[in-house]
Amino acid sequence: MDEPIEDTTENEIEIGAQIDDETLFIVSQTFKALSDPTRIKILTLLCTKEHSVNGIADLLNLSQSNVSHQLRFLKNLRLVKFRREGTTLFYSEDDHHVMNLLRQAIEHAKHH
Amino acid sequence: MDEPIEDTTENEIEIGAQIDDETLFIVSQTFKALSDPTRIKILTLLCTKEHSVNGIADLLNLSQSNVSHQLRFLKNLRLVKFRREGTTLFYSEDDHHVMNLLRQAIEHAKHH
DNA sequence: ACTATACATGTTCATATGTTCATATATAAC
DNA sequence: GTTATATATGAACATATGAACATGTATAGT
Repeated sequence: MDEPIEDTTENEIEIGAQIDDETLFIVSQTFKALSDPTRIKILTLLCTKEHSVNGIADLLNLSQSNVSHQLRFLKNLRLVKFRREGTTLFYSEDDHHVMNLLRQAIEHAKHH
Repeated sequence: MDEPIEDTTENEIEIGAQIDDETLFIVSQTFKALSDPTRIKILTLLCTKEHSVNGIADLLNLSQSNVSHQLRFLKNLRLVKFRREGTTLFYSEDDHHVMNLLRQAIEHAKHH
């Protein structure tokens, strides 16, 4: 049986142990990466397979500079990685968990 | 140099198959709501139970105005709701799915 | 060496955002 | 009505952000 615990005093202790600053920063940065339409489009592309910078730019009708800037942003957060082939860099996803968050959000948004 | 011919039809159909503009907007707005440390703290509080505006402000050491603004933001996105009791408004979560995204992100961030 | 290609980087600028301050509104009690 | 409490709202401000533009760097081929 469940014992209804009525802890008025311990509540404040639990609330005080909300979320540490470092975790808060990581979470906010992660969601910030996913909060921009351009980055969402890029990540959605990389979700399927790897793409070059110009490949992404062409598919999404974006400037090469814009794509490069966004990819640097995503790379700093370790959300994407790249491999080199000649002068071409192929970017791909590097954080399966964050990609899952994105997929969930998209699926949820579609059915509404 | 010449612009590549704007024969959009084929390319954009494939791109359109990626994600439609309305879904893209909803997803980006949702993640934007979760990208601010203050809103994350507020939502984490509401994740447990309902709280009044001043209650949130006191617990998080924020101004009443700041909390009210952020709650309006979250309410516009239907992420929170409120009930009235006299002059006090008790806010609580209103989108279990988005709350799950937040919980997942926090758990993932903690273990790193 | 030079040229072309693919990408990165720095700067600028307009807009978006988060917070504070002052003020307005709403409800309850008197 | 007045007063007190709780919250909402609008304006102003500084900072953050995304995109465009120009330029720099790296690799490959000649």
